[in-house]
Amino acid sequence: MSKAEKTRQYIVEKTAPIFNTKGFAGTSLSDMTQATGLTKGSIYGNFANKDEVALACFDYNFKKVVGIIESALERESTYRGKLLVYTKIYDDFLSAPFPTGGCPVLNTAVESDDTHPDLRAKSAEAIGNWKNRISGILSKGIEAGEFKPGIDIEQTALTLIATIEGAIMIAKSTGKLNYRTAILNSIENMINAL
Amino acid sequence: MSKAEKTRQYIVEKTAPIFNTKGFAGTSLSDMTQATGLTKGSIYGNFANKDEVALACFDYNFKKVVGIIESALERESTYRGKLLVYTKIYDDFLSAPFPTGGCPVLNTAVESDDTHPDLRAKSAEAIGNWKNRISGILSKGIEAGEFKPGIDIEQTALTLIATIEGAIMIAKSTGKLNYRTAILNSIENMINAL
DNA sequence: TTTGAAATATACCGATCGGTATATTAATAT
DNA sequence: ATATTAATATACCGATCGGTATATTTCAAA
Repeated sequence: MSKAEKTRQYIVEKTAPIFNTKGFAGTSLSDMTQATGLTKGSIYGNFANKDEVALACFDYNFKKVVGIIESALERESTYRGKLLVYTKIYDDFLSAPFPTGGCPVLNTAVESDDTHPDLRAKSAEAIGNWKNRISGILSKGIEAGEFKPGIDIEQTALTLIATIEGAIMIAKSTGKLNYRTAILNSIENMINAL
Repeated sequence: MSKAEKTRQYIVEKTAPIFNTKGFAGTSLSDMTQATGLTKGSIYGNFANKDEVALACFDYNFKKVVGIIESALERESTYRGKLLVYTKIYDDFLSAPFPTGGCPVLNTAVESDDTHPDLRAKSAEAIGNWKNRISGILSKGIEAGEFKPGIDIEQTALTLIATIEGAIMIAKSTGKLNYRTAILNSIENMINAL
């Protein structure tokens, strides 16, 4: 890894939490220089513009979430157990090494949908990947006889994601953790009924 | 209504769609002067600052949503029908007189949670009101014998809201309307199982 | 019709915005 | 050790930011 690559990585690590809390429009170059201790010249020697940093930061934040989920999925032997991982992880995403600012998919999707095509594409792709990951677990679970065969796989996957993200939104806005617990409890019931 | 009150109203009407699409940080004073045709002096003669306009705009946008929902609720005679109103309305919130930019609760909650306490409080209050409205329908529905008595009212209300908002987020980010339809279909199933 | 107040526009403020050309420093290969 | 290149810092750009003091216009009451 060259010096420049290290610096790129360093910039992303330091600014990713800022983009994830303040959003793209809310994050300024001076936020970035302050967080990194670098100058604008240095940052713009490694990135073309603010957009490019933000895109790299989304990848970084999303990868972090995926990493947490994947390692938890590996620990589960049953497909039902794997599905329940999602509720467990989001149930205490304060404590875990979760990206500062909450779920980057939610944050980025909501800010970018009408304003930033490149970021929107990134979040849309993330949602698609997530959906496919859950769909895979569902279809394998049906094959294995864990779930009922009549399930609409894609619909179930999308509903799980929607409810989880909605739970995060509600909990972060109201500050009521028991709201999140309640919703995640509903999701658990839904998974157990599959 | 005095001249100033009319102007206040006019400013809110013209800028509310902008705040709801670009967000608070993404909306500039020049966006506001451009949309209204008024000058900064005129706007700041009626509002103390940008924050005050944004707060008034949230109220305006939220009231718009509430108005649509309430008038649809009145048309339903059964409590189950009333619950299904929520899925119906959000199923075509493109066509309806829905606020430009999508659901203001979602947009505002996600942007403001870590950045703008006053806006966060507004969105949190809106979520609370919404939850109570659904809870009321649920408890009356139980009383009337439409729903099973064992239901966890608050949990169900919160889950409905979370899933609807998640559906909007997913649909707006991916651009796939069938995703929204699929999720709303799940919600309908959930309501019909109550 | 005149007058005072209310509402709006003009013209400006310092600060910060995102971005860049150029100078300087640090690392690398010879 | 030196030359070359890569990486970072300095100093600056015009534009726009949110905001305001003051002038002008519009309105309503006498």
